[in-house]
Amino acid sequence: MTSETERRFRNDLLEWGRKNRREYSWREPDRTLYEVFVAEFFLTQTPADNVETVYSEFLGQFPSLDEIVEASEDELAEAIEPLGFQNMRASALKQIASSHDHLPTEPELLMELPRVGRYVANATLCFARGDRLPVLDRNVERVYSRVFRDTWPESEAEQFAFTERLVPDEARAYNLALLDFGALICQTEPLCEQCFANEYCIYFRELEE
DNA sequence: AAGACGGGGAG
DNA sequence: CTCCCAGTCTT
Repeated sequence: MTSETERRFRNDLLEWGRKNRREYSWREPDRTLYEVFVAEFFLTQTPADNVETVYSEFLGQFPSLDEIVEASEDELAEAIEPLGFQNMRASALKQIASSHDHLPTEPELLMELPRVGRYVANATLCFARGDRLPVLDRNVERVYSRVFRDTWPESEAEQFAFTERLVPDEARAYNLALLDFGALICQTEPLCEQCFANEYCIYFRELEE
């Protein structure tokens, strides 16, 4: 069951995203599953601009899992050094490439890989293939907990169910817009005056009381 | 469900 | 230096 407000938010967000989506290398059309995975794997706990500085060069040096198998952990760590967490990430990439010829396309199988949780798995499959999966990080949680303050659940499992229900068929556009909206408008200090949802956002309504 | 982890960044 | 943070891992 989808409420009128949920439907409205979904449409407003998609429209906002068409005009305000941010451009990043990994969002270019025809990126492979591997290329998108690399980006999402690097983007956790790392600012996007930071990832941009190493992304293209990394893909040039390691265009597929095959090249990662051949590389040493030190070589990998050196290539991603500016990102931080380089040893942890190099080790995980090495383990992934050593055990897989290709990345799986089921979220549960992706999540079996080291350092790949629900966020990276769903984001990778949604952004690379358009799979209709919920993408839920702290930014998204902040957005939903404000706009739908009265119905947004406490538990993680219920939050995923809530989010899954809202994701439309245009999952890629929707989830990208959701992340950008959380980063640009619904920030920790939100810019409610310029927010499209300020007519029905519960957080904003309570602010005004 | 709660805390640990590893390490970056702000103050 | 201390505190906070975000996603994953561990219990």
